[in-house]
Amino acid sequence: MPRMNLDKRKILEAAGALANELSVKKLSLNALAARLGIKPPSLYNHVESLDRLRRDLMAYGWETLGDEISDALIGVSGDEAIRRACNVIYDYAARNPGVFEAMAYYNSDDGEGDSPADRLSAIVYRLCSARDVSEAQAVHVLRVFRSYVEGFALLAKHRSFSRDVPVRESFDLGVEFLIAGIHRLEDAHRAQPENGAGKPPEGSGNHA
Amino acid sequence: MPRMNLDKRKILEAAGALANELSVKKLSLNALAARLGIKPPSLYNHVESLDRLRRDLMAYGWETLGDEISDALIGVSGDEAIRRACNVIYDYAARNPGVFEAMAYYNSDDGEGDSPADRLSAIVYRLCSARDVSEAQAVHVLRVFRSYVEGFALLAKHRSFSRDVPVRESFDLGVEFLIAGIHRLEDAHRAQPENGAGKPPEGSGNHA
DNA sequence: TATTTTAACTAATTTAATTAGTTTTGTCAA
DNA sequence: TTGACAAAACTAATTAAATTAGTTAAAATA
Repeated sequence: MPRMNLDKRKILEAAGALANELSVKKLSLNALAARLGIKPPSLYNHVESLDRLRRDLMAYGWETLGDEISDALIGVSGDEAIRRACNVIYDYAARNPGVFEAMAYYNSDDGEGDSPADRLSAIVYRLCSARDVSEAQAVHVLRVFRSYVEGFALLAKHRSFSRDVPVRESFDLGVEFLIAGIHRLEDAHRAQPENGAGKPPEGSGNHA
Repeated sequence: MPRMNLDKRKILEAAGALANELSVKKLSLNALAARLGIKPPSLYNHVESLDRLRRDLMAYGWETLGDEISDALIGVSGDEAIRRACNVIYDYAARNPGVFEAMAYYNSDDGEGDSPADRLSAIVYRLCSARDVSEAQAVHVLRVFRSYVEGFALLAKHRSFSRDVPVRESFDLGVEFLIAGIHRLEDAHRAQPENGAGKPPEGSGNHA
């Protein structure tokens, strides 16, 4: 009966730790309550449901990750900024597998407020606007990067990659591929600034 | 009590349909049994557990997708083959959201037999070996493509992308980015055939 | 201090997976 | 053809976890 002085923060941290140790799937109210030193039903004073807790965990993860990215980008620009942002995400995912899983699984389906990854979007847009990439294409670029980085992190987490070949090299290579892609966009944009997103700028042996 | 003449095939198809309608998370033995016209416990004559069923569904998905890719690649080569393979995966994911989710979530953790995506790997290796990409780098390339395509499909499924900007254009752009990346590898390989996977071929405004 | 709200508790309910034990149905060899 | 056996269905019971109901103690505030 003594009060535990819990707040959203402590609960999400405990939930995150549990998710990292056990995986989101196995994150249960029982386990969480035990870790917090209360009985399961007491959790309902703080949390609406297990599903909602997982969702909150996702939002919490995006916030934390957003902070880390912001920090890492202070005073950095250009390609190097992109590399760093990608690396921070990758490291975060490696460090917080459970939380990251929540971030990838749950997304703003039932769209309550803003998208949880909005903050990340803002960062990427800022990076793009400092370059020769049109507003319209920045949207595409953001999607492409998110897909790659999140996809890679998930596959790595699930051990989908054979352990012999170093995983980090693969990740870096992909980032370089995508950065090169941006450069191609910029070149095309400088040549004829009216472009959509569509097909490649010709002359690369396409339609082979 | 009449026998339903079920086999693995029918059960996985029903499970897949349910997963697509409800999501893997909500795929339950109750629902599956109801759909098959039997009582839940009877399922245990065919299936070891719910978790195992989901895993089998994953394997089934990879097989099906593998077939579709093989079909799509008959008589096609080069960049166009890569484009088609990516598109087939993307379409498959759009058509079978639940099964695809299973394919992405569950991976060969507890490594029973071969990796479920091995078939896909074989296809990509064949594509690479027909090009100027070294065996070693083919591994990286495979990982990069898988990450991007699976990541994109997952994010799209989770409606993580704003609906205004056409999603397909983003996907295609990313594919072109990656194809361009392969071309860069090939160029580098032709220039100095001893390369690892690491950093970019210089002269692109790095370390800015 | 009195009142109200918050956060804990116990007890009960619900839902779903799973197990135990039984019966039916089909197959196959004597 | 028939009788035994295996496979596949069933009912009934168990277990585990989320959730709800109703109660009480602690803290905050008027």
